[in-house]
Amino acid sequence: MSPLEELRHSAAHVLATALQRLHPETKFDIGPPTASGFYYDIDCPKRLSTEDFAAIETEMARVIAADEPFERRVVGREEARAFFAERGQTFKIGRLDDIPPDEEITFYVNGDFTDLCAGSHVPSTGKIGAFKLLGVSGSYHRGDESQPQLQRIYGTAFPTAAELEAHLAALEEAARRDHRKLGAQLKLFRLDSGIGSGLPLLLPRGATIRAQLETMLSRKLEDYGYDRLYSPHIGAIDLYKTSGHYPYYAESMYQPIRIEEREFLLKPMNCPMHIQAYTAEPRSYRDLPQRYAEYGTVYRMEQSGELSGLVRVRGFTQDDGHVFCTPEQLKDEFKSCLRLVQEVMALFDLRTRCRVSLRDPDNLDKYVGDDSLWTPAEACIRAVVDELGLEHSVGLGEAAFYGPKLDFMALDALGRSWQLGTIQVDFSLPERFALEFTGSDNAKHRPVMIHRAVFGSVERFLGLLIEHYAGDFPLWLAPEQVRIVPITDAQLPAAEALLARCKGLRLRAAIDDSSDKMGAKIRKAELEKIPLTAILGKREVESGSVALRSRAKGDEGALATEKFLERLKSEAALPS
RNA sequence: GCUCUUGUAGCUCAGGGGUAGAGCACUUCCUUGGUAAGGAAGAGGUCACGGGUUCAAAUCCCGUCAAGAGCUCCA
Repeated sequence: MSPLEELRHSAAHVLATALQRLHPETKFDIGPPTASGFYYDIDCPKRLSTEDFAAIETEMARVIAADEPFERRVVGREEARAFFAERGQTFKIGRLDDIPPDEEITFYVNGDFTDLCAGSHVPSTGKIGAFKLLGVSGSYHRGDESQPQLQRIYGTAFPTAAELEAHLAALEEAARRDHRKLGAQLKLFRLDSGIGSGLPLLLPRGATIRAQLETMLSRKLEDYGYDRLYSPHIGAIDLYKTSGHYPYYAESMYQPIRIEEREFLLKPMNCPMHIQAYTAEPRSYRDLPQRYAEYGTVYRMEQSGELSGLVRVRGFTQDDGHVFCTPEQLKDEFKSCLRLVQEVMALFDLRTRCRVSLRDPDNLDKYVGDDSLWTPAEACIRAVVDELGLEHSVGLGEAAFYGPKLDFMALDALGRSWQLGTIQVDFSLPERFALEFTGSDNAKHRPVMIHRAVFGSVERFLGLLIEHYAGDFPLWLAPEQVRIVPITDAQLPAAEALLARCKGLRLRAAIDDSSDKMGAKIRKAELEKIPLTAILGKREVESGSVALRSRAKGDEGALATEKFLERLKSEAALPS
């Protein structure tokens, strides 16, 4: 354990010590350090809330002031069991039983609190420094929904008060980047309860950004040899029975819709539709690979408690694509998908982490297809990852129900990890839909499918981009690129002329013709995070220039109008 | 879905058993100014929704809906 982890783990023990004193009936589960603090899971008859924190923190401060040493004690298994049985600490007995027979069992004791704990700890409670309780929530014992729900108290601790202050300030700063906050402030999108939970409405400014993203990606897809498709939002239920969605994921889908005696599903995924496109004509090996792409909106019945801003919603648009190829082409096609994802992420300077997502070996009934379909799929992903030396983690149980995948993860402002792009190798659905192509031997063969998305969900990607840029979008994405500010009404005609020039170059510009003073107009443009402000006063109009102000650099001084437009045109171009 | 918290004007929030408040934004008028807030007037609310307690509920209680944190889930 690192020194900071030791400190936080020790703080968790101090929290437990305080709770034991204030609420002696408390049953303790576990209290580990985390990436940014610590928590302790407890079962306490009193429902704790943040209002109780002051009392708990006061008691914790007492424990720290007493500078109680942490004493490590090796105990026998039966002795430990008797100790906890006597005190009704049933969770601790369960945890004791988890310890392998050949392993040493240790207690850590400080003052009147004794915990089953492998350590390690700071020498004494006085070494903890600064701490703060941050929140309380429910959590399932052993992370299992069928187990009792405990109360989890979160806190953090640092060696010094200054470090704690800095951490709390960083949390506040992160909250300022929160896409839900910025989304409302900058009028990008709205989650309207009148529409329904998890069904985001992109307002004009957010829609502009999305349109730019899609236009940029569409050009790339052309370069990468994709054909575009548009598929409907609902499809016959049988399609999803064949694909396996209906039996395997019925609970995650909206209820079927009955139309003239036939049942339809709001589509949870686009792949069955793309498969129908593949089967629309007989295929030869000469046609492959066949690459389809679509911005396809899907609907999934997420649990209400899981919804969050744009990053977890019930209706969202995948920049979905499916490659149908021969087994021989698979590896190259996979690499091509990977290159596409990396190329696009680089445009945003977005750092993603890779995860190889495999089946959960303990729950194989969650997946369609047998080993003969999964083994070559996994082999392909591993081969590419190894060959390119791609840094990655492995996620057991994170595979799609039809195949393993390579996922690209990014963190949001609150430090939570979200999946963006994904590349999935699928031998299962071609089997279930009996897909075929005719080989050079004139015999029928089965193609392989790659499911892939670059953004993953356009909405989620937008949400993470808002946080990534803290609302300060680069020029090509900014909903409004130039704010034209005439100093007096006398410059209005010149402002109109400049606006017309901008529109002629397909730049997104607007005039602030309010009766505010220039300072107020500038302030408004700054708060709206408009990248460029073109100020027009008497001097500029007479000399055919604009006074340029950028959000990045502030006042940049006067610039000939022609130069300004030239610069704008090149900086605002879609990246490629 | 579960535990806890929250819901008052477009936004940020104050108030709190006796009938609705501030700042910003908005509208109109005045002001025509040189790099982050000029002035005045006005309009705007079923205090999320539905029940209950009470002479009286925005305020207390219950339920529903929605949002937030975490857990669980995530094709």
